[in-house]
Amino acid sequence: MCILRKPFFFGALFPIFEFNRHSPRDTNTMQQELKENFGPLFEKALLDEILEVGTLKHIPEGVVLMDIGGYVKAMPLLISGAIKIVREDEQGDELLLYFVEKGSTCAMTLTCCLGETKSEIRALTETDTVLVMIPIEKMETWAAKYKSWRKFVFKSYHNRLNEMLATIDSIAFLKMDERLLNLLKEKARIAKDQHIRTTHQEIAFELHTSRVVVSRLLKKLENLNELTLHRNYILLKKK
Amino acid sequence: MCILRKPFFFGALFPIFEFNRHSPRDTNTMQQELKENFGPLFEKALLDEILEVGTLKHIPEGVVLMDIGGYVKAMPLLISGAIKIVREDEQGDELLLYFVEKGSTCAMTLTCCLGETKSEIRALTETDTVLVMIPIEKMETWAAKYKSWRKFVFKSYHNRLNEMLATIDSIAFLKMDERLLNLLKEKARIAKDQHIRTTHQEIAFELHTSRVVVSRLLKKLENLNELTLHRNYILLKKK
DNA sequence: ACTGTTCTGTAACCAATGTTACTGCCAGCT
DNA sequence: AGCTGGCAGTAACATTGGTTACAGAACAGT
Repeated sequence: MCILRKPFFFGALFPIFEFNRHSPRDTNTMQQELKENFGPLFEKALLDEILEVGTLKHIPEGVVLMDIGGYVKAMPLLISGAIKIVREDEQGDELLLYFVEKGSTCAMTLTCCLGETKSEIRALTETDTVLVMIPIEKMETWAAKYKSWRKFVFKSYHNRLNEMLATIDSIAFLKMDERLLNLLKEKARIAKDQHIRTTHQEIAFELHTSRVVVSRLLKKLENLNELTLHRNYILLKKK
Repeated sequence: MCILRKPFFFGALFPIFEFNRHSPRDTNTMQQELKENFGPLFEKALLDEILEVGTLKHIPEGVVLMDIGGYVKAMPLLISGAIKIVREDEQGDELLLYFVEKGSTCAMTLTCCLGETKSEIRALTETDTVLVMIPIEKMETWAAKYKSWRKFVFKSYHNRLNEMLATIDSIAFLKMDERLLNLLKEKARIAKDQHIRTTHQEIAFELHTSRVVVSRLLKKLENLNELTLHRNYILLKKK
């Protein structure tokens, strides 16, 4: 597969891993957002600490937050939007692993934080995203100090493992047309929009197949009245 | 696929999840084994606690320790042997996920312990196995109390995630003949024996393919001088 | 309107894998 | 020896998915 990927916006363009002092306006927003998404999960003291050390970031769609081989210096808590987690092999072949959504975090990042190991995956924003970055030193401190934090971290791992399982099920047990339809449904759900703005090539990368195959199967799904095809977007029918 | 699996020995036959008081002989053995395998990892106080509440179990090959839909009441620490972790879909189609080896534990069990959720996978002994069972209540207690325990648990999750990644890589990026050869090498390594005692059907289940395909590819590998085929076992050549 | 680019549709073909069916072989048993 | 059940080998065929090649449609910029 020698088709070149369209260029990513790399994290370097958006200094998301730097910890600048945030403005009072941001602090207020963050307080509210955090309460909404993580309030029921964390105890008051922990929320305060997060406010203390966390940095609020707004990141547009398509930005690479973490790349394969990179080291991780901060941990994201998702307020809104979604992050796409992608695996790549030596030949540059790609495969979508799963999406991380709000109220959650990336367990891969967790392990990287603890092990100080290199990332095995690429993380990039699927939609516009708001998140709070936490310096990784806090990971272990909070794990000792707060039961709710431990619960959260364990739960994140649990979710990630389950999503990996779902991915394996999908690759191992489903045919390409089923995988394709599932992906489209997932994308529509995440973006809260039945119009899926993407190209066939883009989908082919995510499913690790070829553009021709995707076009072929999409046409079949259109004939089965599951969707309608357009240039640069697909309209998924509600069922 | 309507071929019936050969019957498993179910856990019920071996009451591994019950905590009977162990004999002094077992306690001594356990002390030694634990020190050898987990000594460098855990602090003294934790090792003592493990000795206090853990139960040593010897389990023969082919026993189901945990099945899909079952609840988990104890957590295993592997002293020797190997556990095979298997996924199954609604149609009863199987797929080998990975092996758990000594000095390790099953992260799936971990999540089940914490979440009190049902198991999503089946765990069964690949070889004769010795392990120490820990009541799950200790999980959270120790996570708060011992840094080394937290490290161990996080590391287990990390390993499991990486093994799931490796599995995904294998299914997504490799062809069946490569997957087959990798599986055989893995089996030889785990059993420390180049003689792999299994049937083609058994392998077919693990790779989620058909017996005919396995036979075909094994024949190809034999012609490529990677192995020799025999009834009920395969001799893998050292390379 | 003209041009180059990107995206999509489609045909023809190929390779890998899955399926069905049948055969012979080996081991254990009587 | 003869029978039986499980295992392995193989042919023939079907299906799925991957590859190559090409054409037309949509779009952006000039």
